[in-house]
Amino acid sequence: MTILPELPEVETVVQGLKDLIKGREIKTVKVREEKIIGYPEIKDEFIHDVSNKKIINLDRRGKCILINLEKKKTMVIHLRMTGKLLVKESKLPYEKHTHVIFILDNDMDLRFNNVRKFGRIYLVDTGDWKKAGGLKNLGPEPLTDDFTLDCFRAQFKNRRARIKSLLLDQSFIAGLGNIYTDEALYMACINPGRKANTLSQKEIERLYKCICEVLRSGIKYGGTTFSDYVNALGKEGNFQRKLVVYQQQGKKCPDCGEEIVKEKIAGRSTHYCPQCQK
DNA sequence: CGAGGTACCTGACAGC
DNA sequence: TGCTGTCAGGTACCTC
Repeated sequence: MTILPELPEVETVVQGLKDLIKGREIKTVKVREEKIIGYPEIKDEFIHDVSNKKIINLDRRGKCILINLEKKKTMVIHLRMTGKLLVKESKLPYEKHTHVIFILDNDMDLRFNNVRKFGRIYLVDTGDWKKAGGLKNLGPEPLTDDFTLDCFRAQFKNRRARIKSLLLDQSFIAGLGNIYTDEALYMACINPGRKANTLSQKEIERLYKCICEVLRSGIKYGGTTFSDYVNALGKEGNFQRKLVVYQQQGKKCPDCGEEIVKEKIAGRSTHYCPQCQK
């Protein structure tokens, strides 16, 4: 079972974890793969600073998971590709790709699993996001009151890149990845190869609404899960059943019947309907 | 600013 | 069967 953690997936993870670990204390930490720790650079410092601290709350910013600890410390976790946070009984054996283990005060672990080792964990003073890769230079947060149409419009100033490329840029807007970018552009009937400065005010407004809608829908369905196994165990999202273009190449567009195509745009695999998306 | 490239990393899958 | 090559993804970093 694989998840590609974009905003709705990370939101689902955070909400699920809240019930399981909020209020618990981290007794100690085992780091089996040092490169996962992005800050502090010295592993022992990380372990020391995280140990014996209570988990005050959990939050999300873009694709980052924020775990607020006592003494104004925050752990920032970016799952990147294939990253998972699992709560398991401490007595259970580690999985092959368990890289960091937070041992809690109730005989349970919070385990960071990551097949590709791309994920990172940072421990910083709360608010000091410069040291947390993935949090610095983060753009506006969709689904918040601050993310107004005017705010989104302002982001287009002096931007001439392809819209696909901009939506993936976390400093342009936080939280979108390849799945929700393709789905939002389809919903808004905008060709992913369009230059941002050719979008009309109406199209920007449509895109704004569609981004919000597709993200809300993603959260509602518990994110997108791709099963590698017929009988995958564990909690799965359901948004994959709602995908219209992402990895649907060769299928017919539900709107016009034209074939959904897949091609590289801005260096990324991109799925769209050539008929509907102008 | 934008585009294109590389690197990171592993597993799945296609083709021979 | 077993090898080799390609692809997937997010981000950082590089050059032009």
